[in-house]
Amino acid sequence: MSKYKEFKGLNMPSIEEGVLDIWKKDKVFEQSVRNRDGREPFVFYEGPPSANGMPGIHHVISRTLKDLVCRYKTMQGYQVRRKAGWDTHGLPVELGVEKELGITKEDIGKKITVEEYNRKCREAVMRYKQQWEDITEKMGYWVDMSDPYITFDNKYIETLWWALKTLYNKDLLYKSVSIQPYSPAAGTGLSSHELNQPGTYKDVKDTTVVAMFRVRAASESEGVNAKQEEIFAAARGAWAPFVQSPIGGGMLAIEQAAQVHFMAWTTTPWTLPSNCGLTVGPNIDYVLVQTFNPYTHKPANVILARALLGKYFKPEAQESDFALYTAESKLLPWKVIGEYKGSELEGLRYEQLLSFDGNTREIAGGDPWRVITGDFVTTEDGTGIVHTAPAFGADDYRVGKKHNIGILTMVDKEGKFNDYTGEFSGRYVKDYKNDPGYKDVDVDIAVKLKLEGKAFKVEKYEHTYPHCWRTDKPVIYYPLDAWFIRTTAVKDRMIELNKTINWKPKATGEGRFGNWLENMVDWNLSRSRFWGTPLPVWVSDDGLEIKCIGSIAELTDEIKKADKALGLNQYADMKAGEFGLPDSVDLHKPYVDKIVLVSDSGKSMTREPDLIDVWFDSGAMPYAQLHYPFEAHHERTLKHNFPADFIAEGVDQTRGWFYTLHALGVMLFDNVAYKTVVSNGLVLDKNGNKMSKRLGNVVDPFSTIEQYSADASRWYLITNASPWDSLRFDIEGIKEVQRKYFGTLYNTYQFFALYANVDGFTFKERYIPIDQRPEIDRWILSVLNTLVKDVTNYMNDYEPTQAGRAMEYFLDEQLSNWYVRLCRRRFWKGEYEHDKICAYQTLYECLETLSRLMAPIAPFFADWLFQNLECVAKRHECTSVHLADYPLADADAVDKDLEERMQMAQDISSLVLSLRKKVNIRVRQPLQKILVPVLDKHMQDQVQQIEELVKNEVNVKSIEYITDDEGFIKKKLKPNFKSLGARMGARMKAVAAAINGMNGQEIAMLEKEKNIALSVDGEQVNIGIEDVEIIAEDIPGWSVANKDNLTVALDITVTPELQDEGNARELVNRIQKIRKEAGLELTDRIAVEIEEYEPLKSAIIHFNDYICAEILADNIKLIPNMNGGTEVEINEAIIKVLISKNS
RNA sequence: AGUCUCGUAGCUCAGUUGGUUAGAGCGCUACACUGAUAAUGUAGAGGUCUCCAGUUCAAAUCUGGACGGGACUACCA
Repeated sequence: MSKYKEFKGLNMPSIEEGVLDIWKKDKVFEQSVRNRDGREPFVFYEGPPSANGMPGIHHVISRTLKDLVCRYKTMQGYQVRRKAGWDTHGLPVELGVEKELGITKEDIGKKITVEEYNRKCREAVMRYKQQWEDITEKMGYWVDMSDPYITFDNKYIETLWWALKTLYNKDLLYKSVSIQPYSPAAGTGLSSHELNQPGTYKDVKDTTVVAMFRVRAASESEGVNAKQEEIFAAARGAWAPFVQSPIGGGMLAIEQAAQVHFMAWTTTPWTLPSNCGLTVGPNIDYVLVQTFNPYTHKPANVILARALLGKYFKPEAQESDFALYTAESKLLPWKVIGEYKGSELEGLRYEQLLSFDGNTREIAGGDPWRVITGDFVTTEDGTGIVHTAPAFGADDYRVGKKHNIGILTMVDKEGKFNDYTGEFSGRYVKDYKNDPGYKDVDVDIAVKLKLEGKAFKVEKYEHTYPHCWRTDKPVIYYPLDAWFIRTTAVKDRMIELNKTINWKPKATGEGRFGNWLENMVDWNLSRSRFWGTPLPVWVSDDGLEIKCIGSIAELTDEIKKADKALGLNQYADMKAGEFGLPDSVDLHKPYVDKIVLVSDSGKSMTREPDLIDVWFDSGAMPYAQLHYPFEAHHERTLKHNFPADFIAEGVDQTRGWFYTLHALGVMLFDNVAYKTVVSNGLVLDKNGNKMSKRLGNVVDPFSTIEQYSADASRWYLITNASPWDSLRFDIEGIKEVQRKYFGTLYNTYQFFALYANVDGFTFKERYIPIDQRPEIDRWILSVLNTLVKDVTNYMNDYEPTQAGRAMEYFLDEQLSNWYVRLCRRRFWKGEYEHDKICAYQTLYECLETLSRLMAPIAPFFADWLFQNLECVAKRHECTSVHLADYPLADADAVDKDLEERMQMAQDISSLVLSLRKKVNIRVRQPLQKILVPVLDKHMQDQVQQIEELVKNEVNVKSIEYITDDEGFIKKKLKPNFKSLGARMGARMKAVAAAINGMNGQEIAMLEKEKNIALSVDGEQVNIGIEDVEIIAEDIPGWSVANKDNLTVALDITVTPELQDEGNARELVNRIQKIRKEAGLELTDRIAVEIEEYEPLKSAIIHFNDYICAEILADNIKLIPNMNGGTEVEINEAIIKVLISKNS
C-alpha cells in the first residue's frame, strides 16, 4: 500500500528543487498549455526585459504577478501562451559596449567601425541571458523561453518597418526641427517618455546670473522710439544732481551714469552667448530703477518687473542718499524713476551681452537683440524679463521664431562651446566626461560679467533639473532634426479607448495615464545612435522626395530599381556580401546606410541616418512577435493574439511600454492593445528608500530564493501589500511567511500523513456525503467553499493580495487552529470507521483544495502538497496541480448558520478560557458548568448545536441556558445609532442617555411590546425594538465575560468529584509523559504501579477505567511505600509512578 | 512650483455607506498545553488614528488648511 510521504523538517528550497526537476522532466509547463489546445485563449504579453543587466528583486514581483494570473487562467481552462521576449536595442547596450571597449561615441567610425561596434552590441545584448533564464526558472515563472521574440531580429524589424510605413501612409510620420531634450553625454536626443523615467529630475545647485543688458542709445540704433527717449531722459534727470560729484570715487559723466540696463535672470549662464532676445510680458508692469551696480559700485539704471523689486532691493534703502553710497555700503540705494508696461518696451534694442566671432548678427540671421513679448513670462521668479536663447528652449524657439530674432547655437552636440566663442571655446558646459579637473564654465561666465559690470546678482540656486536616465548627466535643450509620430492626431481616440481598459489600480489609468494622454505631444522617434532599428526612410538629396519602405521585399525591389536607373550594382554586391538579400538580411547599420534608392523623378536617395526609439520596438511587440503581416494566416493569428487580455509591469512603464502599446494599438488597428493592465509599485528597501546600486541596498533575488525559497518570496511579495502599493521589502517578512503560512500548512499535512498512514487511509472509501458528516466537518467544508468562492472572485478582480490573505486566514485560524486542533482526537482515537473516515476525507479535501487554490501564487509548494496527497489518493487524473482545474465553489456545502454558530463556539470558548485564566484554574481541571444567557430561540438553537465542541474545548460538564424568564440576567441596551441617528438628529445624545438609563422593567416592556415611549427633555420619543441591541451584560453573583452580544458565566466551584477527575487527568498527563520519555510506541500497552497517596487515591479508584483507557494500561496497582519509579508532581503532591511495557 | 496619493500599535498592514470599547499578524511579557512537539493555544501590555479647524447628534472615515513620506507633471528664464 502506498503511503503519504512524511518529512523530517520543512526545507522549502529543497522542496522546490525537487518540484523543478519534475517540471523539467515531465515538461509540465508545455503540457499545461498543450492540454488546453482548442480552448478559449487568454492573451498575455510579456514585456521584454533587457538581458543587458542583472535581474533584481523588483523583477520578481512583476513576474510573480504575471505568472500567477497566467497560471490561474490556465487552471480555469483557458489556453495561455506566454511567449518570452528580449529587448535588445538601445542606449544601455551601447553604453555597456563603450565602457567595455573604453571608447566614446566620437570614436565610433574612427577607432572602431560601425559594423564592428554593432557586432559587439549584438554580442553584449544577451550578456545576462543565462542569469535571466536562471531566475525565471528558479522563481517559478512560466514563460516560453524556447522561442522568444528578439527585437534585433530581422523579422521583428521587418514588422516595425511595416508599422512605420503604415503610419507614414496614414500621414502620421513626419520630419521637423524642434528643440528637444538632448543628452550630450549620451550623444542623443531623448524622447518625452525617456525624460519621464523616475529619478530623471534631480535637485542641482547651479550658478545663476542676473545679467544686465545695456539698452542702446539713440545714436547707436535706428528706429529709436519715443519710449526709449523717455527712459534715457528719466535716467539723465535722476543722475543730474550728481554730475561731477565724487560718487564712485571719480568724476561722473552724465551719459555714463544715464546708461540703462534690462535685468534678466538665467540658471544656465552658458546660454548667454547664444542670446538673441529679451522677452517681456506685455501686461506686466516694469519699472526703471536708479541704483548702483553692486559689484562695480558704479551708477546704474535697471529695468525689471515691479512685482520683483523686493527680490533685489531692500525697502529700507529706498530713496536713501545716493551721495553717501560707497563700495563698503551694505545697502544699495534705489529709487523708481520710471514705469512702463511690457508692451511699451517691445522693440527696444540692446547691446549684445557677450560677443564673439561666432555669434554675430549675420550668423544669427533675423534681427536679434531686441525686446519682444511672450505670454509665458511670469513674475514668479527672476526679473520678469526672460533671457531668450532660441536654440536652448522650446519656449524661446517659438517666441524667437515669431519675432524673427534669429538663432545662435554656440554649443555643439557634445555639449561644448564651439570654436568661435572666444576664451570659452571648447569648454564643456557641464561635466559630461567625469573630468576630475572640470571647471564650471557658468562660474567663469559669471565672473566675466561681474568684471565687465554686466552682472547684477550672481548666486547659487537650487532647483530641479532633468537628467539623462542612463548617463545621469544633465540634459540640455537643443535644436534637432527629428522624425515624429503624430500621436496628437489620435489623442481623442486614445483617451476614449483608454476608458475601456481595466486599470489596476484604477487611479493610474484615470489619473497618471489619463493626464498623460491629455497633455500628449507628438512622439519623437529619432535617435542619433548606432545600435537600433533603422528608420526605413530614404530621402532624395534635395530633400524633396521621400520613400518609406515597409518590407524586405519592397526594399529589394527598390534596390533593383535603383540599380537600373542609376547604373549601380547594389543588388548583386549585396547578395554576395554580408547583406545577403533577400534571404539573410541584416537590416541594421551600417548596411542599410549604404543602400541608395532612386526617387520617382530619378534622383538618388539616401537613408535618413536616424534610428528609432526603442520604445517603438516594444510597443509594436504584439505584431512584431508574430512577424505580422508576413506569415501565412496572419489575420487569423493576430485575431487570436490581439489585443492582450492582460499585461503587467511596473508603474514606471505607464509612460513607457503601456503608452507605446496603446499608441500603436490605436494608430494601427484603432483598438486597445490590452484589456487589463496591472501596474505594480516600486520595491523599496525596509526603510522605505528606493533600491539602488549606489546605496547598496539592492536585494539579490538569487540568494533570497536560494535561502528562503521562491514560494515564500512570492507569497510575501503578493500578500504583504497590494501589488500597486510600493512595498518595503524586508527579509524578515519572508521568514514570517515561511514560518506562519508554509510552516502551518506543512504541519497540517504532516499531521494528516502521520495518522492517515497509521490507519491506511487512501481515500478508497466512497466519498461520504457532507450531510452525513459531523458538524465540525460540515463547518470546515462550508468555510472551505466560502473560501473558494472568495478567492475566485479576488483572482477574477486581479486582487491576488486579498486572495492570499483569505487563504492565510483559512489555514491559520480555521483549519489549523480550530478544525485540526479540535479534531486531533478523532484521528488517533477509536476505530477506523465512519467518524474517522469522515475526518480523513474532510481534512484531505481541505488540503487538496487549498493546494489548488494557492497553486498560482505558490506553485512549488502547492504542487508538492498536491502530489504528496494525490500520489496516494489519486482523485485527479493529473500528476501536477498545474494541470488540474481550479476548484469550483459548491454553494450547497455552504451553511451560513453553521458558520455563524461555529464563530459563537470560538467566542464562547475564548471567553471561558479567559475566565479560567482570571481565576487560575487550568483547563485540565474539569468544571461543572457555564451559563450562557440566550436572548432568543435562534440563539439557543445555535449554541446547542455546538455544545459538545465547546464543552470539550473548555472542559466543562454542561452548558446551561438562561432566559429572562428566570430574571437572572441583567440586561443592557445599546442604542442603535445608525437607525436612531437619522430619526433623532440633534436629540441623539439625550435619547442615548435615556436608553442607557432604562431599568429592567422598562427593558422587559420593550421586549414584550416591541416598542416603548421614553420621555426625553420633556418630549415623548418612541423607541422600537429595532432601535436597540440587547445585551445580557451581567449575571449577578457570577464572574462573567462578554464579547458583543455574547455573555458567558463560569461556575468555578471545584467539587470533590471534579477534583478527582482533575487529578485523574493530571495523572494521565504525567504517565503519558513517562511513556514518551521511555520511548514507547503509540500502541504499546503497559502495566502501571503507583505509590499509594491518600489525596489521590479516590481519583485513581473512581477514574480507573478512564485512566487505563487513556494510557493504554491493563491495570493500575496502588503500592504503599513504593520503591523506585519516577517521581511526578500532581497538584503540589509528589508521588512515584512506575510503568512497564506489557509484551 | 503644481497635481495625485499616503500618514492607524515598536514593525507590516486591515478598518465597509460616518455610528459610540479602532482591529489582526509579527515582536515583547506572562501563562497554558505536551499523542501536530524545533509544533500549538491563551492572556496581557502597547494608539492623541500626524496636527489644526470645520460639517454633523456622531469623524480614523467627509471638507479645508498645515506638516511629513512617496509618485507624477512641468521646467520656467
